[in-house]
Order: sequence, then C-alpha cells, then structure tokens
Amino acid sequence: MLKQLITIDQELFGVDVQPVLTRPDPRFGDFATNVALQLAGKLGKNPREVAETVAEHLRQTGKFAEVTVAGPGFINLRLSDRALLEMASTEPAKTRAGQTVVIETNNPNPFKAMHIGHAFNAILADTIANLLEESGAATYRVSYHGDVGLHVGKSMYALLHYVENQPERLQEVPEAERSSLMSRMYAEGAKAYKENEAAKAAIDLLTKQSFVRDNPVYAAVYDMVFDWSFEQIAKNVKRLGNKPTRQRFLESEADVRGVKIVRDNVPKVFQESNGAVVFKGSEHGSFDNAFVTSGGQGLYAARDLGLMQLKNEQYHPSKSYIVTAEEQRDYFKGVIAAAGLCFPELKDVTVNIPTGTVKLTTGKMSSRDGDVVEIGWLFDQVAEAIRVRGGEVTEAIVAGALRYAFLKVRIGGDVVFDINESVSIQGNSGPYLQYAHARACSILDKAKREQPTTEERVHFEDGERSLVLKISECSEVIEKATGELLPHYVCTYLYELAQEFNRFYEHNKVIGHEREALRLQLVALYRDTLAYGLRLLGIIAPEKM
RNA sequence: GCACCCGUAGCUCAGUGGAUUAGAGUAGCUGGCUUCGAACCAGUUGGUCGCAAGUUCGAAUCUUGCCGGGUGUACCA
Repeated sequence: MLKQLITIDQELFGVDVQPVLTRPDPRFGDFATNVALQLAGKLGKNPREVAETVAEHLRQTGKFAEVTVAGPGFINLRLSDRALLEMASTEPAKTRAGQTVVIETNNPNPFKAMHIGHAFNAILADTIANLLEESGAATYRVSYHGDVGLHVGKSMYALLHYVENQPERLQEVPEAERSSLMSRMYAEGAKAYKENEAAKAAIDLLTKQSFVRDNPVYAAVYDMVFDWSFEQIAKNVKRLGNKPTRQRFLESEADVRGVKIVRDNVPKVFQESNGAVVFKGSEHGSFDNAFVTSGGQGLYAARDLGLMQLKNEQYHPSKSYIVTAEEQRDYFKGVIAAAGLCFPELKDVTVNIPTGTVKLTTGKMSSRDGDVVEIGWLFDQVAEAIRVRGGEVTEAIVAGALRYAFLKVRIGGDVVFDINESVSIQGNSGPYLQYAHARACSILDKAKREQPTTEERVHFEDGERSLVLKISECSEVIEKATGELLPHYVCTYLYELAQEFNRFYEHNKVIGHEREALRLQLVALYRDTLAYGLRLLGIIAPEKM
C-alpha cells in the first residue's frame, strides 16, 4: 500500500518524499497519509489540491472502498471489508531472518537477594528477546553475573563471621530463609566496610580471595552461597515467565582476558595514570574510567571488554544487547567506545538499553543498605490482591500481573512503584487481558463447531468492523515495538484490542445469532491475536480463570 | 560545576510534528448480571501538557532559555 503511494507521488510530481501511513481516528478511515502536505511544501502548491490529485489516482487503483481528502490535506483510506479481514489474518513478516543477536536476559549478582530492579530488567530483556526471536533473528539469551569483586568480599566478611569457621552451619539454613540471609550478610559487610577501618582492610583481602578461593573455609562458604544464589535466581526468573538462558557468563571468566585486552591496547586506547590503566571516556560522551587498578586487578569495565570478546567468539552476533539500570548509561558509553577502538569489527555491535530506576513510593530502594524489596514478597502481594478480589490464585495470573505491570510503561523513564497499587489486577493489567482471552475461549468452546468457512462476500456491521480493524493493526505494532526495542507498544495495543473485544462482547450476541458463523470466526481471530501478543510478552493466556 | 534522563488529570502512565473536543487506568460519583464468564461494560467529575520565547500552514511533540526532580562524574558493580 505504501509502495503504491510512493509510486504515484513520483509519477505525478517527480518528487521523493517519505509518505507515512498512520492509523487515524476510525471515523476518518482505516489509514491516513500526510503525503499531500509534505508534497505541497516541496512544490509550493496548495496542499488540498495536491491531495485531491493523489486521491483521484488512488481511487483509480480500485483497491480502496473509500478515499477522501480532509482537513488541511490528509488523505483518508478505507479498505473493503474483505481486504480488511485478509489483512487482519496476515502474520507479521520475519524481517530479521538471518541475523544473530545476543541479549543478557538476567544478571543479578550472586551473594545478594534478587530484588524488584532485577526482576524489572529481566522481564524487559526477556520480552525484547521474544520480539527479536519472533522477527526471525537467531536469538541467544545469556546471563552475566559478578562472582568476584568487592561486593563478594563484603558478603564473605559477614558470612565468615556468621559461620564461625564452621561452613557446615550454612546447611542448616532452610531454603526459604536463604535470600534474606544473603541480603542481611551483604548489608552487614557493606556497613562494616564504610564504618570500620579494620573491617575495610579485611574485606579488601577477602575481595582478592574471591578471585583465587584457595582457603578451604572460604571456598566452602563461597561455593555454598554461590549455589544458593543461582538456585534462587533460576527459581525467580522462571516464575516471572522468562525463557531459560542458553549460557551463563561469570565475571571471573571474563577477567583475565579483559585485563589482557586492556594491556594490549596501551597506549593506543588506554593510558597509565597513577599506576592504574584508564580510558578517557570523557572524549566519548562518557567519563574517564579505570579499567585496571593500580594493584593490577581487573575492574568491571575490563571484564565487560572480556565479555564482549567472549560473546563475539561464541556467537558472532550482529547485535548484542545489555539491559541495565540507567545509572550505567554513561559507563556503558565509555566501555562500548573503548571496545570499538580495541576491536573495530565490534563497533556498533553492543547496545546498552538503560531502563530507568525502580523506585518505591515509600522511599528509595537501596541494595547497598539492604533496603530492598525481594521478589518473593512481591509475588505474595499480587496473590493476596487476587484472593481479596475473590479469584483463584494461580501462578499464571500472578506472573501475568507482575510482568504486565513492568512491561506496560515505556522503557527509559523511572518507574515509581507503589507497593499498594502498582500491580493491579483490573483495568489496564495482565489479568484483564487474560480474562479477555478466557472469555473468548469460553464462547468458542460453547459453540462447539469448527471454524466456519469464509463466505465469498464479507460485510461487517459496525461492532464487528471495529474489532477486525483493531486486529489488523497487530503486525505493524509488533514490528514497531521490535524496531524500537519498546515492548510497551505491544501492551498498549493488546489492551486496546481486549477493550474492543469486551465492547463487542457486551453489545453483540455471538451464539444463536443469525451472524453466528462470521462472528465466531472473528472471535477465533481475536483469541489467536491476543494469545499471540501475550506469548510475546511472556504472559500465559489461560483458557479458564 | 559539567554531562545525560525526566516533568501530561489527585495518583500511575500512554501520546513525541498533524485533525472542531490531549487519551487510558486508578481514585470519586451514577447506571447495568433470569440473557455467550460482571476480573466486564456504559456514563460522569477531573488537565493554561513545568514556565517563557522561537521555528512551522499546524507544537504536549522540534529549538533556545529558565524553574523543578533524578542519575552519573576513574581504581564499586
């Protein structure tokens, strides 16, 4: 349709423009274009006259039921009912076939409990992965975790005090209490590091230990809590509806090669400064940052370089996505710039997607002070809300509510999380969509008949047409969401779709009506579209609830 | 200080160059279940789109300057 417009414009006026097809208010048409306004500007002609000329040519193609000119020079197009139904039944194109992408879909650090912020990023990343995968790209979900470094030193400091030289004590800790114990231990270590010089010195040593782990007690405690961490992460991530990752990367694996990359690129990319090796990120929209300490130890940034090399060797991705909190925005600008200088072939491969901070209305959430909202608590809150509402609590609905609450807002801004209201189960929420799906299933189940065959002549009544028009938007919405890496477009669309259906349902009888065959076909099409969209969001579409 | 992000209804957010009336949810008020599932639908109250200039046929949307909030600013991750 777009191609036709371009051709007509070029034939008529010999001018190159970028016509845009939009979805206007349905009373104007199915589609609208502003070409005439763009053309008029370039040609110095009256926009309405240009619009009339273009409209006349579009009418002559015979592909539209209605072509009108409105306002300052918009051209509104209406498809025939038959063409609209065909469009609504068309699946999105695999526009990224042949491409390979790698994306980190969860990276909570071990030795800490997973909190809301981790869940937020994990859900966003996994959903972006779904979109990329659906568009045909070979998509590899990976994870990356900080198993070495200062935060480990802090946790180990408190943990070693806790076990008092008897690592087997940890075996007595019940599974349900492990997360909060890890949070507590980390908070204790962090506090000691800040307030106590002796503790700071001890923690610095314990940090170095995290790289070698040659002390038996240290190693025993480390291994035990390391395992706890990943059991907890795996459990939570699965509960949230994320797909499993293909590979887990650890900072310890990336460290040595990261440091080597840095050293190999002195002085071309990095400079020595006060004994440390730094990158002048300030020349690349970032800030000057140390990659290797004056003591020769690799830092986070060096490991990120090593990780990029590892990912490239294993997957050769055309794009590699890292979803992080916005605090790391400038940091990643620097690391990515440095990577581009060290490996020209990796320039523009790695993309950081900063997500904004999850904040609580009750105040700041700080992992450092141990003031975090753990995920288990969040699951319980949602379950309670459903119970209060009188519904049956299922994992699918709890996860759907949580996931949707995080996905429906545009990526980038801060997310203010009201612990009492944010995870809603009515209105624009996951359960609303799930309910709208279950309803459609129920109708189709009751009808007990196979899909009716399409009649030769299709003519919709108003309510039917609105529903089909909305269904027909699906492909373009998903392509837009994938192109811009913004899953919330899908949420907004599915919500509008479900609303349209609920209206239809309210006002139009399906079973027993003389138009039953056609309406059942529409309900089935709607049900499939909604289920498809929910699947991309990682939300289960239940047949009953 | 400098850089980046944000500011839309009481609250949480869509809309980021286009259509006489800026949309949802939620909260408040009102109506709708003997009728395919009321976790639903319909109606109603609520906004000088932070402020001010500019660009444009047209600005919540672009530019500039202010005001307010947040984040970052090398040996943490």
